[in-house]
Amino acid sequence: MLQCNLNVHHHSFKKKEHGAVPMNDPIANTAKCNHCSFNALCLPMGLNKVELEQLEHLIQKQRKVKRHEHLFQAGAPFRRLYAIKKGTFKTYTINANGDEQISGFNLAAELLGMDGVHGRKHCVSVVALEDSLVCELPFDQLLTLSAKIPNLQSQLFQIMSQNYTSQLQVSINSHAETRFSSFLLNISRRLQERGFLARDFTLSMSREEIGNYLGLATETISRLFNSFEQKKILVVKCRRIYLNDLRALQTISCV
Amino acid sequence: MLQCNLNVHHHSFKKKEHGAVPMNDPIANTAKCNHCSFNALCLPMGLNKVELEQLEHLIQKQRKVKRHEHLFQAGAPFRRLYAIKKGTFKTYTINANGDEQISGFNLAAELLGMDGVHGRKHCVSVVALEDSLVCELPFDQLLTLSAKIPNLQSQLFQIMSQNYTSQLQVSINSHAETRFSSFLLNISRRLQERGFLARDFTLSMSREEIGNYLGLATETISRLFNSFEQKKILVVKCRRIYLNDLRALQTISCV
DNA sequence: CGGTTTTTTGACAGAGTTCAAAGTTAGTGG
DNA sequence: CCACTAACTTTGAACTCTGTCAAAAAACCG
Repeated sequence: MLQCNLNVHHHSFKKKEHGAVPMNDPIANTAKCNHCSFNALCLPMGLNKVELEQLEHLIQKQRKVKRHEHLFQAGAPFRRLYAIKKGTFKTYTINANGDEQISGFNLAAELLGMDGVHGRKHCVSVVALEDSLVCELPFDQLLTLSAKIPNLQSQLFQIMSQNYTSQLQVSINSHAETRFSSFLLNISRRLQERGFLARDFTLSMSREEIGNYLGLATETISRLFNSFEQKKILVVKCRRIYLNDLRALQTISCV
Repeated sequence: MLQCNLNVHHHSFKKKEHGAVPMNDPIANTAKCNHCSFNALCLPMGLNKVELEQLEHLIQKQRKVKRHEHLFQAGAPFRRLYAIKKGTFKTYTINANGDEQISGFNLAAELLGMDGVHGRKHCVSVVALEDSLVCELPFDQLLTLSAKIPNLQSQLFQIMSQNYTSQLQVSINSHAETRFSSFLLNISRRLQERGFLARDFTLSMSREEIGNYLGLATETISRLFNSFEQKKILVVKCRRIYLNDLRALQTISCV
């Protein structure tokens, strides 16, 4: 019986670092940041208790987003940022031909909505790939607060910059194998940073979505999984992945 | 005799808007923002006189960057942002194979260096494609100041967000013609926003650099220029470009 | 003006796409 | 909880766009 929920592979935090709370369930029922196991990666990082309370006060509510439901769509007015508490999203745009172009996949502890800061309207659409949970952060209030809390301001800039750099730079020049292993390693690294297993995970996106994101045909993705499995680099059962040989992936990815 | 300096095609600002100063030479000799013809696009936008003086105080100096000279290299400590006053840059990284991957071209009035905010080290290299001029902005002081001036803080976020969205999203899925016309239109639009001519410009990057950026071979870029010229979409004489048919480019680019 | 770099052009090859169809998995309602 | 349908994934075969290699032509630079 295969487990298809990412959370299953989550490390329960065993050591306290950056205020991470040890717990079996990484998803707190409350909006309180100090009960959230991602607070070391999210906005609260580096904040003291008083500052944290101010930030928590600002989180109006959490919002559940069902699979295939949109968090927001391109063109919608921009008011808030969203911190992903649980789940996975994809960010995409629709071009003049009506074709979807996926520009990124978004994991827990990442911040969504920054695309709307410029122009006060969202320019991308974001949809949940599985049942998900986000914290809503009113942007204007966040700016006001961050002017008062240097650490928060700094952290906001950090995250914006990270968004810019941490997303996979799909090297448009590279071959299919290179792009594909970069993709796998990128997912693996980001999962690990969030306390999940680096080698053992379940993808929440389809072959078609991976292909769209990497600029390759669905069939090519399928063939790549197959080929990598034959080379003993990984084991794949549909969306369940086990990475055998991270070293090989690194070599192929040219990182 | 072909003029190869972008400035030749610059509109001298004739009407005052957003504080733009009418002048024949867009490049002021001083570091004062209110004499810079790009202040409507740059950090000063929306600031009042007092705030502007505080910002100017922070600009330690301007820096000349000769063609082929680096503004900064990947790995260098991050301390400042750079506002491009004159010239063009390219942003690139070097992968494990030693291959250059160009991730963007940067025009006047754009802000460089944001890549270093996260991690306090630059993760990309930036080199001048022509003799250029930048304003140096110490980042820590900029943050401190922006906590005091809401408009500046807001503008900083705007620009970071814009960096993220305004750069060409080279649709990795699309065909060579599509990528290429998107590239031309992107350059054209950004030049126009800066007061240059939209149809008539001189590229400061080589065919090889365009190809690298778009994920196409140098020869393909050459053939595309040729093919577009035969279709009367544009006129090209080496790096000098005249866009005849923006409509056709838009159609091909799928925007 | 002469050497170097960049751009163009042609011929050929191959990586990845497209199309078609079979095989699997997952979601829904009885 | 099972069955049925829809959605997703895999596989094979043919084709095509774009890359690679080579060499000539043009542009640039001191």
